[in-house]
Amino acid sequence: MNTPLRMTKQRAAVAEALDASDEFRSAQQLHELLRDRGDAVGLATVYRTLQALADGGDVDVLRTDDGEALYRRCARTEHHHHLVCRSCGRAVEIDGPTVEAWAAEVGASQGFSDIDHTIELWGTCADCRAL
Amino acid sequence: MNTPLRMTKQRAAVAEALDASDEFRSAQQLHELLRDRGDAVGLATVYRTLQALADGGDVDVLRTDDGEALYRRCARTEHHHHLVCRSCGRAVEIDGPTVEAWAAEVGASQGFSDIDHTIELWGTCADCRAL
DNA sequence: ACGAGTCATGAGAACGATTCTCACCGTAGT
DNA sequence: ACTACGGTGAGAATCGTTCTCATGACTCGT
Repeated sequence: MNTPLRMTKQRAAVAEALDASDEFRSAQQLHELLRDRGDAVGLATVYRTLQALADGGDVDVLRTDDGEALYRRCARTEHHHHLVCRSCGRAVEIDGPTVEAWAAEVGASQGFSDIDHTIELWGTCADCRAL
Repeated sequence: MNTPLRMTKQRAAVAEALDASDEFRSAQQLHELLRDRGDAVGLATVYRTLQALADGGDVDVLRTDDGEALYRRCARTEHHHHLVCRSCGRAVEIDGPTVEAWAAEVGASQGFSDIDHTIELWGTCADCRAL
């Protein structure tokens, strides 16, 4: 009985917009996208919904170099990383068992606990390179 | 003959404050630190200096989960990663040849170019755990 | 040492992303 | 339907960071 979480038109719209794209999108992009599409949703609501989804582990969040948050609904809910296109946001889900082990090991060997890691790969996808 | 870059009192103070700590610090923290220490430096100057140092590869920059930028002068200038304490900012420099290779390989295999990676480990250091 | 031209500084305004406030609306359960 | 309570949106408020611009500090040629 944590947070009830009602299903509203707005939340559905945000979730749908998220599902519709394979790319990482910022809250503002999603907001515009919804507005253009006709399903206007308040910016604050977009943020709230994204935060709720992120807290529930239903969307993945990452930050660009300049600190903006990007969201994406991923196929798998298990832990994984991404290879993201710097220009279009397209992402490929990746997992690196080796890396996971390495991270945990390094952390422990330095006396740190509650080890967590941030591993994202950035690049330019084939389509964007063609431009 | 790129940017002249004059050595001023302020820039020296920022560099010194940076050298004085082994931990990752935010621009605001450094600004306060300098103020308390008596070497008052404008916040804008702190930001400008940090940016210049970062551009020159003289300091490492990373972002917290909430998007704030943290700076640290590292012992080595070659590419490396960090194991950072979530609560005090203390950092241990790390390199993972395996990981580097893995990242490049994965990127290429997906048809992405100009691959770059973000790999940081977060944890709680022994001292902070004791609190 | 003098002056001109240039880069640096700092206070405060401006910004962009995100969060908060609060009065009003919609959903879910009975 | 009725009610109780979460949800919503417009706009204000925050926060980190960058920009503006008038003033100050270097440097170099003379």
